[in-house]
Amino acid sequence: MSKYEDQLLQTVDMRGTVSVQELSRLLGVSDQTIRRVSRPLVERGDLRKVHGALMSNRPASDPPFLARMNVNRAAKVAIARQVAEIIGDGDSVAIDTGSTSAFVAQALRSRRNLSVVTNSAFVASTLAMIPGNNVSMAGTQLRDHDGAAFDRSAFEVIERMQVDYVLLSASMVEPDKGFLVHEQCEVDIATAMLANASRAIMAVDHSKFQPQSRKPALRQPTLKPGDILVSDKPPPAAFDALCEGLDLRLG
Amino acid sequence: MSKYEDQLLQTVDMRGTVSVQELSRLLGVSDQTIRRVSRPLVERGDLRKVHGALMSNRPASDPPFLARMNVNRAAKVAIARQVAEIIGDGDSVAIDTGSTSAFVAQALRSRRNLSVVTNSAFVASTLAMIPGNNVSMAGTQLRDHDGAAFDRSAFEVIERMQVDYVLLSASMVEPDKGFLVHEQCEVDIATAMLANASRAIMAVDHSKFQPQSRKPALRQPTLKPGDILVSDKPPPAAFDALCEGLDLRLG
DNA sequence: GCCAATTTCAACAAAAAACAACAAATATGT
DNA sequence: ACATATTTGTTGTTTTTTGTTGAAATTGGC
Repeated sequence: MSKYEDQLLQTVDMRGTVSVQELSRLLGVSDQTIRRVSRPLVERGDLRKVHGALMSNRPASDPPFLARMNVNRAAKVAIARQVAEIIGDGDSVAIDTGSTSAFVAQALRSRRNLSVVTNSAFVASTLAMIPGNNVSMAGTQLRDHDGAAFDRSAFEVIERMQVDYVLLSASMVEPDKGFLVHEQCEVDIATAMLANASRAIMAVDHSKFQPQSRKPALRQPTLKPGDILVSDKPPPAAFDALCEGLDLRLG
Repeated sequence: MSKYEDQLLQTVDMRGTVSVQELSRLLGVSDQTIRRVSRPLVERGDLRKVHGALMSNRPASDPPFLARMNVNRAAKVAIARQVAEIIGDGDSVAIDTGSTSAFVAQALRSRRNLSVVTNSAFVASTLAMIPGNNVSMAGTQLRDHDGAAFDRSAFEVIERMQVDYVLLSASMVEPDKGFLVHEQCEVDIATAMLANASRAIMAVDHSKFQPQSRKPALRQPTLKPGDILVSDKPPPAAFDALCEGLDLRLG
């Protein structure tokens, strides 16, 4: 490990993009050395290299939530598009937290005059930008990796709402246990949302039907017949019983 | 991967449609280069190409707030960097709404263990992503173009806080009237924040010292001696009296 | 349908940057 | 102190990028 490594990384992360020439001037070494020192950093994925310059790979250090948005991105985009098909202009919708919900929020930017209630600051800020939308952020205290709220004020807002659709997600699905998440507070929010919504939309990509590395253990509230299940591929046959009565839509 | 890729994508996504000529002027390269750089983006599906221009492929349609983030971008980035210098790891800070605040939020992603109170959903979601931060979203009902809250619950949260710094902004500055904004509710929030903060940071880029097309008419609360004024260029001499006693920092 | 104005494309030349190999300088171990 | 490694700078060559030119294609109006 080179002695310039830290300073180089710091400079690039701070400024976003720095030319090799400027770096060599800044650190007082030759441009060749900059290239040599930066090579392992590029291979390790800490930086990306473009012609003539080095770019920070994390837009100021990579927040885990945004990182998670990149796993199974294609599937999530497809699902989000499908969900946006279901929801029409002027509808009211409650949206829970999670990376799939974030994609749905982006897809919903093409809808107009939505009424939205969500406990995710990311979803709220995405949809509040759209002129004509009416967005309520449920909750005050934000969880530190994904900007979701689960405090008492979140429940107060959700309990006062009445919406056409609620969008839910899950970390994993098991044939006998149903839709599972990691935290009890997520179940509580989902339950509260479900109680005041006409219809639920459960969005899970195909990877959720397989075992996960970190096994979630808490069950989302059970869906009613007629609720909608959106995925990118049909669920395996083992899940037939679970999906019984649900309206399955594929992206 | 070209070094222009990010900036090109960002510009097109913000504005929806941008002509090749304007892009070449904007990035300071030839139109041929724009075509060359955009080709892989078009093939990858990130952009659509029409004669003479590139279109964003995201169903986005540009929200005015994001569009506003592009006027005077360079100045705002410089100011944001300067503000991030002032605020240290572990500090507590209240942040108001506005496009300058959005840039500050992005710059503050390099700080750790911040305690943040804000009435802007965009700022909240940006900073809540950072592990270790403690972010409170003040308010529930979000304004529809910029995702800012001004309802009663926003004030309740702000009145309970006690922070090291409050970051304020303004739409225009006049030598005799001081820092002006368009809406009374923005003044109210600023006043409440200022009351519970040790020190204020007012961030205004140089364009705010000149007359604006839409003239704001409401005065932000007056700053104390020792409060900080951050800008990208020194204010014109006519503002000397106004800046008297303020700690001026230039980005 | 045809013409004029743009826009796009292809090929080339100049410039900038990356790379490889070697030599000098510094550091390290015995 | 000596020999050996490691790091750094320099040189020359190769690769990539960029702007320019002129030809082909597309658009819009008549």
